[in-house]
Amino acid sequence: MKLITRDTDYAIRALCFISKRKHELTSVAQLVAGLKVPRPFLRKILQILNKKGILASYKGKGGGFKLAVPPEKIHLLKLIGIFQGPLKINECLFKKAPCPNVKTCKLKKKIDNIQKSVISELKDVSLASLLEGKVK
Amino acid sequence: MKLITRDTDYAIRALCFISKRKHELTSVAQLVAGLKVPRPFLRKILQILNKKGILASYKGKGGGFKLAVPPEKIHLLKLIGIFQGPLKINECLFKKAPCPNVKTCKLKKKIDNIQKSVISELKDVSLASLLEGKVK
DNA sequence: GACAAATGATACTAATATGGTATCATTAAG
DNA sequence: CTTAATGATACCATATTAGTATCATTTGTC
Repeated sequence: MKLITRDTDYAIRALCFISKRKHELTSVAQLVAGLKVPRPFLRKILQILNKKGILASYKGKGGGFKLAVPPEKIHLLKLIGIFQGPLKINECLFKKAPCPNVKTCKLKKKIDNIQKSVISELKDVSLASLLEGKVK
Repeated sequence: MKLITRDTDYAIRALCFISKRKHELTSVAQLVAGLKVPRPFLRKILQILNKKGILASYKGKGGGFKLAVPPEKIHLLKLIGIFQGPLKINECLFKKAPCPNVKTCKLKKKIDNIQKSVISELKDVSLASLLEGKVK
């Protein structure tokens, strides 16, 4: 089970890298050199982040990317949502109760609880907190 | 993200069904009729549960399955382990830190925390608790 | 013993998700 | 006008998940 897929992971790394360069533009070439991530895949990811308003892009010679919003406002949960869809732990498996005689499916309830606790743990993880080490 | 895959789900349902019939044998035909799950897939799942010592099987005419251990001793975490491998939430994505200058990867630490809390929530979910509704 | 009804074993196939490539278009600096 | 950058998009490869098919073995019943 993957809480975070590779594209989300690469996105996080790229954003960290870009963030550390502050308001300087960062090109794909620089990211590839720094992160050792496949270039075309990374390009796709950056384009998505751009479309979603997390990165701002500048075309043409000397172009590149920079953060479109401050790192405090970039939340992990949001990134997961972008690349993996909204975090759901029970992918529609339990439309019907596992044990037909139990009116409300106990298992679904349990899994919903788990999902809530996962989300609450993730909720306050921002790019800034990852960079500054503010993780309990 | 799926915390529970379909085979685990079917296994849970089948075990509930079998458990409710106490010490009577339950055949695949009865399970298929009761659960509306694809028969060959279910057979495969039952055979695995048998090999893992959770079900006892009886071949030949009039044969079928019954629990090999009491429902209190069948834990969800075990079933997940059987069908999906040991529960891991961060599939080796973070061998290297996402942000090279942070010595110990903060994100990995966070995800490890989440994994611990998921496991602790799952730890006390047994087949018996699902049947009896003992879920907080 | 023959037959029927059950599981055991195992190989195969289909569908989906994930991870990644390739290519051409567009933009802008020099 | 050339070059270096991103934008858009279609495609491909691999792994995982879900499910099927087939034959072998066991056992109760006539």
